[in-house]
Amino acid sequence: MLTIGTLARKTGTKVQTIRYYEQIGLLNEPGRTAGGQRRYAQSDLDRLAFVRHGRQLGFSLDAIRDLLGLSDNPDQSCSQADSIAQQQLVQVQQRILRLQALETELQRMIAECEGGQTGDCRVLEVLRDHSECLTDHDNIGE
Amino acid sequence: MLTIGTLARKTGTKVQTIRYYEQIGLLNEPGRTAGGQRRYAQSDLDRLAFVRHGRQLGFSLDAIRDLLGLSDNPDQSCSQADSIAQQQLVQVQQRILRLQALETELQRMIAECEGGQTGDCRVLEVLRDHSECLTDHDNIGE
DNA sequence: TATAAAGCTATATTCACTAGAGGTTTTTAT
DNA sequence: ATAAAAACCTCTAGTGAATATAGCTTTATA
Repeated sequence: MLTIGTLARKTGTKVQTIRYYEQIGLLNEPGRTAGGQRRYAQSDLDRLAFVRHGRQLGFSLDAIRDLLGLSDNPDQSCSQADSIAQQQLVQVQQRILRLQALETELQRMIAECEGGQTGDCRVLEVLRDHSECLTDHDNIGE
Repeated sequence: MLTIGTLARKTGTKVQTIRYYEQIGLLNEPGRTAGGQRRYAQSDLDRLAFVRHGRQLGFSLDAIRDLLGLSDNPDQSCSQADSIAQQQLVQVQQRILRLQALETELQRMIAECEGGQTGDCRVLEVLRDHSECLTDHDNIGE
């Protein structure tokens, strides 16, 4: 029987986070001691490890909830789990593209900044210059 | 004099978001009509555009608050703005690296999944397999 | 047996918005 | 001038995924 602290240590999770997962129904309510403290079995550790691994892969708690359900039903098709992972992959790839575009603009901004007065600061200038960005939203009739 | 809706349209911001920015002190309180509606000047539009552009570049509202302050003090050195942008760049680059590692693992996971029963599903197996991940946090004495 | 460490509940906070209820003002059309 | 529609107002609550705090109780160790 494992205490919540041991579970936390073994999975790299904060104690409060484990209680939070229980609260939102992601983990089963464990048994309690006479004094009311939680005591976990190995299966609880496995389940928490599954959740944490999913989080490390960027899955939302909702997606993890689905994956847990699939994992509990070994007779169902694998294709649902696959499709959840596919969606996650697409999202990750989109995020990478956006961040790379952002990286480029930040680099350009910083490269052009020569450490002078803020009056000439390229960083601030880029932020101030809305000549392009405003017209993205409204270029009709004004 | 611009209404809040016009400001929203011109900057691609939701009306509520503009009111939220005012509430947290990022935008100045604008003038009001006799009936109590907000009316903005061009300078308010410029400031909001600055904020939105900063958000597009991934700056936190706190960072933007600092940048706005620097922008208002043209006598200060540019180096502070530069350093905020540098920090942002580092963060973005770190996020890209993490996401790329994640992308690789997801791709491997999906590639090995052949759409069979969930009992053999590689996606679920990877999530279940904590042989590596547990030892990341606790490999001493248990 | 005393004390320290770990646990407990309950509530609030974070970030950056977003949504909704229920009402008022302004604009537009007739 | 008036009716209707569009836009505005405040206030409150919710999102995701935790994290933090206060004040208390239980368990483990010396």
